[in-house]
Amino acid sequence: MSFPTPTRPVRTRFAPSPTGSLHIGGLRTALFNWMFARHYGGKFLLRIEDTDQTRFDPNALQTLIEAMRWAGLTWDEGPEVGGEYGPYVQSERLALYQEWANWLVAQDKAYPAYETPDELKRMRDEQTARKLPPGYNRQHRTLSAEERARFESEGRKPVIRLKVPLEGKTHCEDEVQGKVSFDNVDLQDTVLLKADGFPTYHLAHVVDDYFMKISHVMRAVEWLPSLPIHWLLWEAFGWDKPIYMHLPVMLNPNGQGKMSKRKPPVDSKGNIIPVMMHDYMKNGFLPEAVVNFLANTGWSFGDDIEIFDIADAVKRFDGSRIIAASAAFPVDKLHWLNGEHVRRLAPDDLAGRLRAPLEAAGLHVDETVLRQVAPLVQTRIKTLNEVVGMAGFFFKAEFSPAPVEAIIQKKMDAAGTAAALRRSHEVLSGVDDFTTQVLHDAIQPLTTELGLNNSQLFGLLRVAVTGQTISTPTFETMEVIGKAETLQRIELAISLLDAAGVNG
RNA sequence: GCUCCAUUCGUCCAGAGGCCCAGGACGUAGCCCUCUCAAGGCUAAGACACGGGUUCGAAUCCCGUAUGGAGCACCA
Repeated sequence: MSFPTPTRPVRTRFAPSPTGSLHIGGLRTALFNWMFARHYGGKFLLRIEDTDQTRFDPNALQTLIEAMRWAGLTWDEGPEVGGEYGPYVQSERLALYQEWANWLVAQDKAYPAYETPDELKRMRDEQTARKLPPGYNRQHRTLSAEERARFESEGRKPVIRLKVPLEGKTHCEDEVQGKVSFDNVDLQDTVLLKADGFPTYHLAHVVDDYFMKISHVMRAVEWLPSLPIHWLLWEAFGWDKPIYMHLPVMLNPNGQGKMSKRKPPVDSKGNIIPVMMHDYMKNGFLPEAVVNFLANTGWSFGDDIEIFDIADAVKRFDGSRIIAASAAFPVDKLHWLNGEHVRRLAPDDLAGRLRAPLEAAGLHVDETVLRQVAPLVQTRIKTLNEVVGMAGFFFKAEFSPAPVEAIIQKKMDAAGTAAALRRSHEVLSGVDDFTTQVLHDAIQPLTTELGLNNSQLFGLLRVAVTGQTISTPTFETMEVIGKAETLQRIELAISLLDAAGVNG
């Protein structure tokens, strides 16, 4: 399916409401808009939809900006960067919405309604009790001038509602979903301007998209049911519509319901899957992996290629091949992709990214050691944070030995293990060039002498030296920690084994 | 309940009437490699929801059914 070539300058926007950190689904919406604008050499804007005073969160904007920047989604117009169509925060544009709401009333396309929220709730309760579809009964649509005056004199503040046609159909176009039609009878006289003078989303986004010259609106499919209202609004204003593209939702990994932070999804092992971007950021995911992953659900790169650079994706992201069906969140693939991107990093780059999780775990990170360790963990971690468990011991101020049972390998006992460590100690003491290959060649011959296999000998040395049963490779590790420390740890292990032998 | 949308392996994606007894990836299983854990290599199991059309021919077009999802606020 080919996508219609844009006939005007491409301008897309991401328009979140600042109510907390960014939802991962929100980032996907932002990413699609961003890629689309970049593909066509257009502009990508960030607009803040803060028209709900009851949900105001002063920190949310900063949090949101952090997540966007982390993911590399730079905007050409919006908060902190400005632009010629600002302000880009809706609460700073109230006069505009009021002006156009009043214009609609003057044109008889909208009308004031004076019910209180309580009255409306009662109306709905009654309707549901009588098994009728809930909705506004339009009783103020035809108010006379004196009825209005009476309500006003009671001190009631009206909302402004759209005057939806009572019959006929509204046919809408969507570049992802195709043609969608709605019977006007099923539509509501939706509120455009609230009693507090703030616009609802419906009014605000149409006005803003018009004045900000938005060419393509990509948003979550949650909005599809209100598309006819928006369509009618554009027509009431007599403005040219942008092209709408409704993106599928990301469902829980089990496919049941959309991802929500209030009901956190769990993976097959019962672990909670984060929904908010800040959790991904602090859990050791790479931005390039997250962005790759997000571009890969709801859209695909093509040519059976799954691992790609976002710049290459931009070249292909022309608006076609966006999936219309909602999809379960493929978490396992995210982990795999993160591992793939970790492996693609230059070792020093990886080292730099490993510092934060290590320090967050309370470790003191030496730069030289870090650079030596990075290549050793590169194929062994999927998320950055896993470095702590795998190689945290390199940075511990004090060595904590493993329990003796862990040092003793399969089919061995304490005495035999201690003997093997003594011989190894002897041999290692004579090695001056403490490097991986030399160490390996010095120790390897001991297997025949001691009647052990590589797994047993190298294994007991590993546990003695690292204090862990799962670790970076034995000889590489010895090289990094150095001769003195290696010998000292072996001595410690021997004494622990001896003590255990005496007591046991 | 009503409205709208969707429906290819467990999951994410290929597939725009013959190239498909359906391809890739994740995951799963087995083997190889191997000092642990990984990584890597090889192999395997695994899907066109169902029923009607249209057509010489349908995963692909149309209509129903079923299932899933989204929405039905002075929230976005």
